[in-house]
Amino acid sequence: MASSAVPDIVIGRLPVYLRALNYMAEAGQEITSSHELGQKLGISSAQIRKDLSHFGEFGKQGTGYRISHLQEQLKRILKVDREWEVALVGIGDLGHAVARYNGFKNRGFRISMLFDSDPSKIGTRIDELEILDAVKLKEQLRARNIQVVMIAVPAAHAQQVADDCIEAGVHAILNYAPITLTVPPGIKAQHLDPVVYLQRMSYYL
Amino acid sequence: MASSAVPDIVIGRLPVYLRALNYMAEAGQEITSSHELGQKLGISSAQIRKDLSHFGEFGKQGTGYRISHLQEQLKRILKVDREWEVALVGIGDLGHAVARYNGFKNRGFRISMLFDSDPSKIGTRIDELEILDAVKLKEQLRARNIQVVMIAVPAAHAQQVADDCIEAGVHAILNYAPITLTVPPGIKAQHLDPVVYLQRMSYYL
DNA sequence: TAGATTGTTAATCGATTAACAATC
DNA sequence: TAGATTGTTAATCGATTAACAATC
Repeated sequence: MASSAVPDIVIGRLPVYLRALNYMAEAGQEITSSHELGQKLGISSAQIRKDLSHFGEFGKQGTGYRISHLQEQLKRILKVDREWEVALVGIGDLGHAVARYNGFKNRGFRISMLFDSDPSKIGTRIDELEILDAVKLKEQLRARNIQVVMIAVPAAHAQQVADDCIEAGVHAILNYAPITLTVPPGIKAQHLDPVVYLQRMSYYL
Repeated sequence: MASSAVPDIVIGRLPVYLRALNYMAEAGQEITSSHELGQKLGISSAQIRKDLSHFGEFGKQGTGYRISHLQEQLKRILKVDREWEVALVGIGDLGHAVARYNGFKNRGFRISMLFDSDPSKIGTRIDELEILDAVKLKEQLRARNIQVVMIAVPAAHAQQVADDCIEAGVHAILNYAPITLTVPPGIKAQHLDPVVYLQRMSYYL
């Protein structure tokens, strides 16, 4: 019984549904249907209804879904009806851009700690947030009870950083380094190597 | 017969295999097995062998795979045994970091054009590469016969940029903007919204 | 009411895994 | 040879889709 009742692949689609609902809501739209949502996302309406049915009944026959209600429900299901404090390790060009990225706002996450090992960076600030010494990573993560970390260090150091984070109680790691992290059961890791995504497309060129 | 003989999901794993092989090769390793590779990636050895079997026989019974040979074959299959010229549209913080990212090297891609619409950026350079006026996007892409584009503009503009790129002959789009792009059949798009990946993990927290 | 859309079932489709003969 | 690992088959497992009763 290590596996959850709801398939991973279903969970993986929920954030995409939520994002699309956010745009509809911003545009002032109040109601949508599985058919409309599916068209926008390139997914069948049956799949959307099936996915949602794992969690309850959120729509109304003949009408569809009230967008604000479905947003709330998806946020609750995904546990982003709160704000998770996120630590970012590695403040190179990419880490810097991630630290300044304002796309986390209102989507469940807030970068609240920055770490680097470069003495010329330690103590400086990005938008008021101080860059801390990576030597103190473990104790600081523990002290703040951080559960979510983003890693933007060079590939050669990413596994060690991940290991330290996990030791400090982190349960979710978003890894920008181009290497597959090995993590123990119960710990989640996601990988964001742009070249992997490019190569998935070049096959078809 | 719109679907290819090899499932998308298989193609999607090949870049991950290739990346792992690259690291093994860098470390001086010459031979690996489906079992070893599977352990490193958290994938069953049977799946790796099955995936590779779509394309030929690359191993030797009793021994495993010669890493250099498998690298070459995967590069050929993924069409990254060459260097694709990539245009990057949107040079904000994130685009700037992507432009300076050196992880594309030797993996099949090279950023060769930069575009932005901000007059204060147009004409300036990032590592020798000039930022061009986004107004000329379509004609410039056509002139250089660009097939691959990365989009790092605000979400509100991403679909329009994608439409323009496709009109100019682009077939593969890597989208950093937090919005699902709608693209016609035959055009590939991949999405890199970090929040989607964070939300896929927060469900399990 | 008539039309539309949900939630759900059952059937189809496709992917993963276990097992093993082949063979290095 | 003995041990190891591939490539492949068949079975299992899981995901997607089509269809429709329920109902707004």
